[in-house]
Amino acid sequence: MNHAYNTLRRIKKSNMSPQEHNNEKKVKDAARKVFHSEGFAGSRMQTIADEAGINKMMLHYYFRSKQQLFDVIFEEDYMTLMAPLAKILRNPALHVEDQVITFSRRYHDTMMRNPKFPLFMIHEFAKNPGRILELAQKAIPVSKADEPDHPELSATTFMDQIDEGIKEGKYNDDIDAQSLAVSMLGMCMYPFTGRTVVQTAYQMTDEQYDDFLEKRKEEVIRHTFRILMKPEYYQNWKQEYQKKQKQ
Amino acid sequence: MNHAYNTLRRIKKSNMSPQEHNNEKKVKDAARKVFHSEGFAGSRMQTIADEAGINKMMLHYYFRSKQQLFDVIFEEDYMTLMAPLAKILRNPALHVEDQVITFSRRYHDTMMRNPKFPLFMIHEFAKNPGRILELAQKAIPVSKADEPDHPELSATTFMDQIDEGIKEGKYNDDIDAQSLAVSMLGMCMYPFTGRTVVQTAYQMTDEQYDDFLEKRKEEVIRHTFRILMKPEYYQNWKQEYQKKQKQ
DNA sequence: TAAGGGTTAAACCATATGGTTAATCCAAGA
DNA sequence: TCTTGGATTAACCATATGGTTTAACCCTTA
Repeated sequence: MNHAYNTLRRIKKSNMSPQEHNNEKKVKDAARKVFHSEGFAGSRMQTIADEAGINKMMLHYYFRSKQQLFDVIFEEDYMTLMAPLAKILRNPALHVEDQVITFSRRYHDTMMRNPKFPLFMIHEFAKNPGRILELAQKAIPVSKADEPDHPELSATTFMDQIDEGIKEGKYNDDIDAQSLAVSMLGMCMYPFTGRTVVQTAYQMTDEQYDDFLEKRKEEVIRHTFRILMKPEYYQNWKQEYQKKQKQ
Repeated sequence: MNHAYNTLRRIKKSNMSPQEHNNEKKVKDAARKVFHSEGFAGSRMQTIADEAGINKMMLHYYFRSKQQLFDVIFEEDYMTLMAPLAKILRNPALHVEDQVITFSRRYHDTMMRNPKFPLFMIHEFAKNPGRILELAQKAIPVSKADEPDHPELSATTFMDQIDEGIKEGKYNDDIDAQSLAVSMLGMCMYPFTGRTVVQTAYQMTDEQYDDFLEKRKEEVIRHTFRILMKPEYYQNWKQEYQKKQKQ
């Protein structure tokens, strides 16, 4: 486990009461919920305790301080929600086009289940930029069996592959790979971070907005490919794609 | 002026000491800076006072409470920074394509001068969705001389115009106007809200990132048009556009 | 020059909040 | 049954923080 405070205790006992497991999970679920919607500064330990339905002392008992509780949640969120997405764009075995398709779908699936996470994460990263590198490096698997010696060097990246595609004449030669990646991320993220604004502007119900998000999953792929691909190549891809969808 | 507290005082005196003007501005500038980077919950009145270089009492003297000070700043920001941008997309006299061009340029110009504003605004709107409609309505000019009786009804919107363009065969017929607008906003906003993440990932210096933002101004236009326009029409536009740029 | 209103600073207050103490509960093992 | 030690609770504490009081301080003007 990842928090030092009650690790000591665990080593001693080696088996835990089922309640401890249960409570620790209750605390984490509650903390995640509150942190996601209020942010670190706006969250209160008492609010988290109430949400978990347990005594405030338990929070400190399991996680020592607000900061440590937050760190645990944030790292866990990063590892389970963000790192797998980042990995898609660094997967040399996956073609760029498949990277885009996989990324958009997985991004939307993940965030529809955690709708407040994107804003939360971007807000906390903005306040503490140092965390970004720290967590990103921690997320890279160190096991040498899984990856080549220097995965971060030898991997063909999203951006490298795009440059290749340009040379092959499949992709528009006036696009900048970095800028494209930023556009795609922006298209993915904004419907979540700006949900209240968009939903108000379009006067949508919650159900309608959820439908909208579901559609965005494929829409972002099309938008990205329209930007990326030469028109003939795009049409070609779209036909193939629609065939597959029908199956 | 827009805050009730010292309006009373002003009616009585009718002329203010130059210091009041000066201090009130100092307070607002400081409050804006602190609120933008810490958010409402993370901001401290003492921090704002220190930033302004004046006594904490002055904040309450001029603005009564933290909440009122915040409300003043937030409304002022919305009116000066957001409302003009929203207006561009509701301007029936402006063609969609010009709306996109004008919007992207103005958005980037505005936010490069207020880099923390987009995240701040989206964060506070997320916490208080009620504000969105309230401010949006307040921003619509009520003067009947300026606008027709029901501007919000008679105006040809961004989205209406796109539907027209589709019928005319200029624009791709598989695009959804709402989704396009969301994509454009996302492409504009993300480089600001996610600055720390992108800058870290791309290992850019502050200067390099500012250059990147400058380039995004036109890049977002191209990306949006690639999504929107049929290829022949896009090529046509681009040629005209490049001619104009050279002049 | 004295009055009076607006302006400013220092000290102060009440409450909220993160964190701690100490006593109690309870299940497992002797 | 008694003991042991982690789990849990309620009460408590110190500090931070938004907000107020009080008194002094201009600066204009009668």
